[in-house]
Amino acid sequence: MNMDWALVQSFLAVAETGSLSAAARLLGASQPTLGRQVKALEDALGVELFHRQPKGLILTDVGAALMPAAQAMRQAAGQIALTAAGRSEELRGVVRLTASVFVAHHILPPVMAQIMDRHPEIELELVPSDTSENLLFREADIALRMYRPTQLDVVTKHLGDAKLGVFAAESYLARHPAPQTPEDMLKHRLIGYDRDEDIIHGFAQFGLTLDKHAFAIRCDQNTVYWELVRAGCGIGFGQLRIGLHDPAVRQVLSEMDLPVLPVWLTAHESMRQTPRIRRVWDMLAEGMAAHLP
Amino acid sequence: MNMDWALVQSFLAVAETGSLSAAARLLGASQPTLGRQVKALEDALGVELFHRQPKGLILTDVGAALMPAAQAMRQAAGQIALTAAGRSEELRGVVRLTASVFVAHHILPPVMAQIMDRHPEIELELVPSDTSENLLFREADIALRMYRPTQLDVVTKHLGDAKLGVFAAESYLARHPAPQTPEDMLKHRLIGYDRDEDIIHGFAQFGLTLDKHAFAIRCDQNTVYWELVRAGCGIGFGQLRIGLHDPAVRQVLSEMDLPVLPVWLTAHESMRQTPRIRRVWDMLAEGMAAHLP
DNA sequence: GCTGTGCTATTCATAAATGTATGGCAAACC
DNA sequence: GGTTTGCCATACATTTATGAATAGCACAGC
Repeated sequence: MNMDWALVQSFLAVAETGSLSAAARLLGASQPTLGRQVKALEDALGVELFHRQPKGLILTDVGAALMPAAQAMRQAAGQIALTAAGRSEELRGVVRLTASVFVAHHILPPVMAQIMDRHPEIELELVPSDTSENLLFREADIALRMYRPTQLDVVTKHLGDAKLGVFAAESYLARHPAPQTPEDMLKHRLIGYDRDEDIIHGFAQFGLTLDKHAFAIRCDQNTVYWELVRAGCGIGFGQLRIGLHDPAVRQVLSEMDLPVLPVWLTAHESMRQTPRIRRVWDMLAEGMAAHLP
Repeated sequence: MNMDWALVQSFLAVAETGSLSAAARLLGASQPTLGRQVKALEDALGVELFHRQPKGLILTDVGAALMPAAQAMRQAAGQIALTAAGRSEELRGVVRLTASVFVAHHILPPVMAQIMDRHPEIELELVPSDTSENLLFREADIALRMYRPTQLDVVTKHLGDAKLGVFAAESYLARHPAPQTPEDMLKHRLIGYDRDEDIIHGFAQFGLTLDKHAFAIRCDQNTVYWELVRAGCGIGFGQLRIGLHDPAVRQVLSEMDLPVLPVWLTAHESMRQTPRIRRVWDMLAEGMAAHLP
């Protein structure tokens, strides 16, 4: 009884996405192929795994009962990939790096260029993402994050803390006198976050209570948030280093004591000693040092 | 990173058999295919999994490091097959039965015929084997054994005990007076086992000490053992019911109190409620009842 | 030493798997 | 109601994987 394990891989993708088309996109195959593979597995096992509907496929009870074992196979497959990659002695190969969209946009490109210049044999993949990537499945090899990592089985390095600052565009300040105290800010158009409450908590530390409606404009996506500041929508917060290097904005309330953002590097422990990962890790640490005071 | 899981299946077969040819036979594929699949996995992972030699393939350190995870995948795949099969409502399908070579030869054929007559939609596979088959990987669905099962996660049924008897061929007894006491046997040609010590232990219970050199001829394979008895090589032991129905032999020392062989049916608990397994199980119990007093 | 056996590696023909294109259905949107 | 979008199912052409055959090597047995 030698069921083809690759069919389980397809089954799992369809079960989790709920459609042949989405699973095909995920696996880099085509929709008819996924349909055929699922059917082949159903034939091999002699059971119906999905109810087929116009909007996709729904797991049957039997299909659902197979999920834990299918997920266990994926876990083990991930372990194989990780173990092999961790034992590779080659400098040549892919390194996949994840960081927030903001960091990937504003900070990493020159660091990437440095790595590429020095190591053309390393293929870099940069994954801007504001959600965590799972290092076990090699969704990323190295994560650069502004919070302390929580995933198990990882090695971490605290690179330092990024300072924040209050900024407004020169175009905005040409029409509004710069605020001189934290309270002054309340008379200005504030740029804030929608669901994220970090700024609200920051004001609370200065004895100022406000809710998100105090913000004249709100955006949780950090790169767009910074463009709103640069465009003169109002007063906003950003990384000190970036703001000081941006000719479109000026820091205000520079003596205001703001929280800092910790900067951490993370890699799966199996991978940490892989030569190319180690090289990229070291150069990231070096490149970020220039960015952190 | 979507490594093809089927390649791991091939890797595992090659690692455990030590050769492409043997793995190909095991998986029902061809040797060049296995060679290519192993190479494809090596290319995908970027590591060398085997040292290739004229006599086969030897795992590298990296290859060996992947074994636990590969075995975990097989365990999970087995669970999938088992869970699906256990949920199948079809009476139609394969049922795989294992029993010792002796039982498969002398006892089961008429029972098989009965099952086939009554259930032509069930495909029977009979696996004569003196070693245990693993029910988890569906090497067998039902085991009929003359010892109490030890595998976990199985359901068992004790069908009864098979009595033993002492027998000699009519052709042998035509030339040698039948023994009247257990001690008389020592003056006869005894047919015994080579490595198996059951008969030696049986004699010890009658206060008679002997070793395997007391046997004029020794054979551990039970069907051949019985043919030696039938051919007149000497005095031997066998199942009472079979001996009494065999015109070529006669029971001697019928009042001798011999051990019995317990007869057990075993199936994996996941499979036990599958309709066709349940049917075959019931008919086996019924068919064996006619054989056990 | 020769033959037979068992192994891996390679080539070529064949079979199987896959992708592209299309049709039909259902739901959402204008 | 008509159009668009997204889905699965199917047919046909293309690509990929596989098996049969062969060569070369190492080892064991006669």
